[in-house]
Amino acid sequence: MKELITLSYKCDCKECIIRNLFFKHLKEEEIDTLCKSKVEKFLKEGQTILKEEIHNTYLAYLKSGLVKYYTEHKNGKNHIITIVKPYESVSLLSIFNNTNLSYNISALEDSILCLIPLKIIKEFIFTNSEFSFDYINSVTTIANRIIERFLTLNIKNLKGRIAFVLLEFADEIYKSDSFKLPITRREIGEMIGMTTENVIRTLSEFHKEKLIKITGKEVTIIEKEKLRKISLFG
Amino acid sequence: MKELITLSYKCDCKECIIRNLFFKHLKEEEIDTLCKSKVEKFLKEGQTILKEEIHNTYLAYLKSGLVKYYTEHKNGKNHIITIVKPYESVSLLSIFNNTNLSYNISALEDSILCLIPLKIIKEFIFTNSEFSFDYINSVTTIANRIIERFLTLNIKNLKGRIAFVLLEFADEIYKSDSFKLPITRREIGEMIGMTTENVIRTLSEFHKEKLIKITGKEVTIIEKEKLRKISLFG
DNA sequence: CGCGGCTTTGATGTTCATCAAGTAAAGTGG
DNA sequence: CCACTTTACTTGATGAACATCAAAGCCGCG
Repeated sequence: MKELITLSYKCDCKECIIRNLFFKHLKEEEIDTLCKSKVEKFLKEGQTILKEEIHNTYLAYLKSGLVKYYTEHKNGKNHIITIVKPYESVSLLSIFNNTNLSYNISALEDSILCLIPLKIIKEFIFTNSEFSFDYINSVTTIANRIIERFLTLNIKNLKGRIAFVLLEFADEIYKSDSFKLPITRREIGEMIGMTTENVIRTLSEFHKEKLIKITGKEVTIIEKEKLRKISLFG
Repeated sequence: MKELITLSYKCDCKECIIRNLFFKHLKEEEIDTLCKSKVEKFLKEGQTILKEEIHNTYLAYLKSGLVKYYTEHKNGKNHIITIVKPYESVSLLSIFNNTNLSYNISALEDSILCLIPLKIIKEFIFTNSEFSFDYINSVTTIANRIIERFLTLNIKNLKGRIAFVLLEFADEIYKSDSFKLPITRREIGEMIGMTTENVIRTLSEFHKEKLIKITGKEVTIIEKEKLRKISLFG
């Protein structure tokens, strides 16, 4: 019995990692190395990891749940950079270099983070060129997406921003036009640079105009095409 | 005589590249390869290269001069992402992956771009792991800087933004508190998300308050510490 | 039950974009 | 080199968009 369990043991990274972009070219033995050195960290909803705790030590990776990746400013105003879904990296950008801003991670649902020692990543970069290439592609893609998002948001008015973020939730995070908001109204504001009050006002307007149905955190998008137009031209 | 010239020929990349971050670990023969396959492109002040012209073919690199890296929106509004100094990369972020936004390059002074075929870069990534590592560091550093800049600007008011951009010119581009603006007032607006009129108004205010001296494009920063405070808290 | 955080609505004020109109500077063609 | 056109710069007036302030209801939690 005991032996059976031992025999049936296999590294779960093999399954997990397949789904990922930049680990696809790791060899069997490399995945074993990865698997042995990785640390899984369970985060309860609401729990936060300050950047310093993992910075310069681990590459953080979301295995399950949902987390936000955000900065804190001295004046108490936060800015949510992105909401991270499973199988996405949380700390790609700041790896291997210091930055002044602290990017923190906070769980929006119970989540499991996979922490991979940077030492191992660095090793792979030096020994597996296909990995390096995949890694570079991932980094540039993520960076581009974040920058594009900033540029896009910057030219939108409040209605456009709310429409934009609703479509983000529907199309990118939940793949459904009905979903439960994982964040507060204030946090929506922190995602798109507007005040809590105006987030609420705009959501209410959309509700009254029957573009969406929103009660508490439950959202249903009704007039998706109109919303898309508002997002695009607003 | 002729032979002498031939003998004294050496690849100028060897000198040029030393100064650079992510080419420092290329071997002699790799630099030769690089040198032979690179293309230099002269850009006259005001001349523009549309993204499509180099996208997916070259890594662009500024050898001398000054260029802006910007996006065009349908509504005619542009957004300057960054001003690029010599020995900085112009197209790092979009390399190896497609993006919808078109990032164009336009010369603010007569400039020389060094275009390196992506094929070569890719080759180096696959054959020189130290290069890969340096490259990853560069990409993440650049991405971080751009993102930090967006976050920083977003929470500033108009005065804070103008102060910020003036300090950028002084400290990062010209390394001097006296300089000639390489761009128009409209373009300053495109760098920090404000209208031409308000750029002018704010610059005039700073002039009246004797924080700076500005006549035409000539700028001298007088009260640097005050400007810093405005940038920080504005 | 009461406290704190979230949500909501209305009233008020500020910041900033827009509009207008004129001057200066720079490029263009005869 | 001068008239002509265009682009850049400047200032003031107006209005819209948005933040801020205030007050109250709601909900979950110790």
